[in-house]
Amino acid sequence: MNGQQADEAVRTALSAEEEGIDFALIELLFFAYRDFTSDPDVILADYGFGRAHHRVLHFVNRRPGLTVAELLEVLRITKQSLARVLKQLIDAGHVVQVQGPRDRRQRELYPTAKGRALALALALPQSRRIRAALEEAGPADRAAIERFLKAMVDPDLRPQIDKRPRAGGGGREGK
Amino acid sequence: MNGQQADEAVRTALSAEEEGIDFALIELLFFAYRDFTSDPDVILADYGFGRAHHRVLHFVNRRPGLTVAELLEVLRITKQSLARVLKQLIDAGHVVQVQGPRDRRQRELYPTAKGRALALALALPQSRRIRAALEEAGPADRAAIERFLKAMVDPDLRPQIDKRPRAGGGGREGK
DNA sequence: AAATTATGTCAATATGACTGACATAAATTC
DNA sequence: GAATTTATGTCAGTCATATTGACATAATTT
Repeated sequence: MNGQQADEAVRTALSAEEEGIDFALIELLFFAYRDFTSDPDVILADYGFGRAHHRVLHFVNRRPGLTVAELLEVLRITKQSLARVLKQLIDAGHVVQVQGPRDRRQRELYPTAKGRALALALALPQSRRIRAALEEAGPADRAAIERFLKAMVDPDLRPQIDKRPRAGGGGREGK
Repeated sequence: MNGQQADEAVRTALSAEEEGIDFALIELLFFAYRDFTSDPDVILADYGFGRAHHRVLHFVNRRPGLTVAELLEVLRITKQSLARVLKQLIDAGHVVQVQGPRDRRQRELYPTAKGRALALALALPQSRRIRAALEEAGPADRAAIERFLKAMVDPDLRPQIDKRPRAGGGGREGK
């Protein structure tokens, strides 16, 4: 219930080690991401979906035709974790699977029109938040922010960032 | 297995709506945070702790003396979710509870020396990643990044960001 | 004295993740 | 052509983190 004097010593000793730690940005990243991800939750609840569904749908929409293996790499989860979520998205008609044209073992994933609509609806509030946050920022500021976030990603995983759908290929609707 | 023509139309139609969506920053935030949070996981595993423990320990360390209610507000979780994690941190000797001096119903939370050491060890790789990401950034860039992240937080929750321990008060070691 | 507040706790449940094992079909290698 | 590897799917069990709802206690406020 006391020990004020002894602690002061401990606190001082630790402060030296804490010097180099960038607590400011560590916390800002936490707070920013906390609220950034809170936006779509309300919409997802209407569909009985969670954040896992959001992540899957987002990347299927953004990289139509990506394979299950690619999706697992991007999300950094196991296939067992993906299984239920992906099945629910397929059953609900938001995502379709197509046998790979080159390698018929592969399953290419495509959003349906319904899936695209939901992906868009989920991205909208997040995009609005970003736009508002950049209100006062100039082009140079935006570039700096992008560079920083890109540099925060593991170097060996950075190729994932820019991967986009092969040009010319649209989505696929049905079976 | 086909439907290439029809889809093209759908894709074009949606592209118009997608115009305004800032997918670039949405994905950068996802990738940056994914890898940012992956750093401490290895250390946590040694202690049998998870990310929830990390978050609690971080804020107890950074805001020594904060109450249970304040912690719940910051983490945006329910007290039932906090209960087990907090109990484990207390049992393991990383956090101590002290009856509030003004309001004796409150429980002020403080890190022990052990807790501070662990909080620091967890912050270190994250701080290193941030430093590396800012390698090429100037002071103006850093300021822009901080402004952006701050602006991403819900306006009504922004006061949480700057809340820091009352000056003069150190940690508390034991009973 | 009554109401409210801060915290703790019990019980049940949901979500999202994990490991390990095994099955199938298709591609690759020998 | 047979054997191996690869991509995917699936079953079973488990764990971590979160939820809601209900109730208990002690201390503060009204």
